[in-house]
Amino acid sequence: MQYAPDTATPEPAPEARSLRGRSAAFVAERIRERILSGQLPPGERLSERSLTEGLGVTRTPLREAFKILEAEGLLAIVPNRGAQVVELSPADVDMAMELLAGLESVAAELACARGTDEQFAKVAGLHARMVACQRAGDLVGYFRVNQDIHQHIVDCAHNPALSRVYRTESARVRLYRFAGNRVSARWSRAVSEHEQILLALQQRQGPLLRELLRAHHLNGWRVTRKVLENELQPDL
Amino acid sequence: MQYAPDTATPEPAPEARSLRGRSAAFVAERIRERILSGQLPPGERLSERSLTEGLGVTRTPLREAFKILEAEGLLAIVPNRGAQVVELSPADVDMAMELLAGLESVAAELACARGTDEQFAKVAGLHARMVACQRAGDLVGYFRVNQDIHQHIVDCAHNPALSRVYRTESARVRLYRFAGNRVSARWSRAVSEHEQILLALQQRQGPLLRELLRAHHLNGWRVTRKVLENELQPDL
DNA sequence: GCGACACATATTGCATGCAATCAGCGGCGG
DNA sequence: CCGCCGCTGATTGCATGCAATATGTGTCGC
Repeated sequence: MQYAPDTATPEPAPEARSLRGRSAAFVAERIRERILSGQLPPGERLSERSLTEGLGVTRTPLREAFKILEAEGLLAIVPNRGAQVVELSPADVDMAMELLAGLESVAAELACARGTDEQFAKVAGLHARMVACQRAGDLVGYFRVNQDIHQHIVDCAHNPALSRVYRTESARVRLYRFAGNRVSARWSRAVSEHEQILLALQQRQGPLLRELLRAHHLNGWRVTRKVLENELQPDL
Repeated sequence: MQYAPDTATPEPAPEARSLRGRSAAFVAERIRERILSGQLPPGERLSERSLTEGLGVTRTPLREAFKILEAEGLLAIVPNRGAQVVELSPADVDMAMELLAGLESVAAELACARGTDEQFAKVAGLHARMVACQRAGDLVGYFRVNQDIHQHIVDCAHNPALSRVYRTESARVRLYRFAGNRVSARWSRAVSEHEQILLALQQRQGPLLRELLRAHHLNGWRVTRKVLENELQPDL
C-alpha cells in the first residue's frame, strides 16, 4: 500500500516545480502573448498586484519579466508609475515597417542563395493554408499564417541573428499591421503578390524577390496606414 | 548669510537620490560598459555578490539588470548558475556581421534620400578624426571613431528603429570586431574605403553607397575572421 | 461653485530573509 | 588507485517587508 507523503504536497501547478530559474521567462512569455493577442491593448497599465495573482508568482519574477519586455520594446516602465503596453504612433509604425521591409529584402537574397528546397516547400504549404483561410473568411488564421510565411522566408536565410531581430521587431508592430488586413480588397491582391514571391523564392531569383517583397510591404502598409489614420474603414 | 538646511542631508551619493526607479537601468549601463570595454571578457561569470558590492546596490536591481542585458544578447543566464558574458563562436559573429552589413545597406539608400548635409558634415568630421587617430597610431581611438562613423551613417537614415537595432546588434560583436583592426595593413585600405563611402554619401549615390558598404564590411570581416581563427597574427 | 491643499490609501522600488540548488571535498567501497 | 556518495559552504531564486512615491478623496478658502 502506498502512502502519501506526510507533508501535504502543496503542488500549486504541475509545471510550477520545474519553473525555478525560469519563472521570469515564463511570466514574460505569458504577458507577451496577451500583448500580441490584443488582450492587453496599447496604453494599458499593468498592475503588479493583478498580474501576480493571475499568474501565480510573486512580484520579484514579475518585475524581472517587465524588464525583459521593456528591452523587447513591448512595455514602457515609468519610474514609480509601473509598466504599460507601448503605444506606437503612426510614425513609429512607419519606421518599424521600413525596418522590416529592409530586413526582408536582406533576407531575400540570402534565402535564394542558401534556402533549402524543403524550406521552400514548407513556405508553399503555408501559402496553401493561407489561401484556405482566405476562402474560409478566417481573418485571424489568415493573418497568423501570413506572418508565419514572412518569418519562414526570413528563416530561409539561415541567419539566426537576422531571424531573431525580424521576429522581435515584427512582434512590436503586429497589432498595428493587423488593422490593415481588415480590408477585403487587399486580400486578393496580397495573395497574388504572395504567389509571385513564392515563385521567385523557388526559382532563387534574389533581386526579383527583393523587389517583390519591397513592393508587397509598401502596398500592405499603404492600406494599413490609411486604416490607422481612419481614412479607410475596415469592412471585415 | 546663507544657512545649510536644518536636517543634515544624508546624501549617500550625488546621483543616488535620483536613482530610485532607475537603478536597474543604471546598473545595466555600468555592466554593459564593462562588457563592451572588455573589462568583463566573454565567458566571464558574474557573481551577484561582487557586483552588488562594487556597484552599491542590492541584488534585486542587479538581477533586473541581468535580465535586461540578457535580452540585449550580452549576457546568458543559466538557471541556478547565474549570469555570464555571452561567448560568440566565429559562426555567430559571421551571422551578426552579415546582419550588420544588411542593416547598413538598407540604411545606405535611406541616408542618401533623407540625410541632411549637416549630418554628412558631421560624418566627414568624424572621418577626419579617424584619420588623425590612424596617424597617431591610436588604435582604440581609431576603432571607436570608426564605429561612430558607421553608427552615424545609419542614423542618417532617420529611422530610430533601424538605428536602435543597429546599435544593439553592433554592440554584441564589438569586441570581436576589434580584433580585426589590430592588423596594420588593413588600416590604410579601410581609410581609403571610408573616403569613397563618404563621397558616395555626400553625393547621395544610394546604390553605390550600398555596394561600397557591403564591400567594406566584407573586407574588414575577412581580415577579422582570420585573426579570430588564429590564421593571422595581429601586429599592433 | 471651483480650485488647492492635506490626509489616507494604494502602488511601486528596493532590501532582506529563507529555501533550493550547486560546487568543492573528504570518506568509503570497489 | 579510482570512482561514487554524502556532506558543507556558497550561491542563486524567490517571497516578503519596509520606505518612498503616486493616487484618490474630503475639506477649506476664495
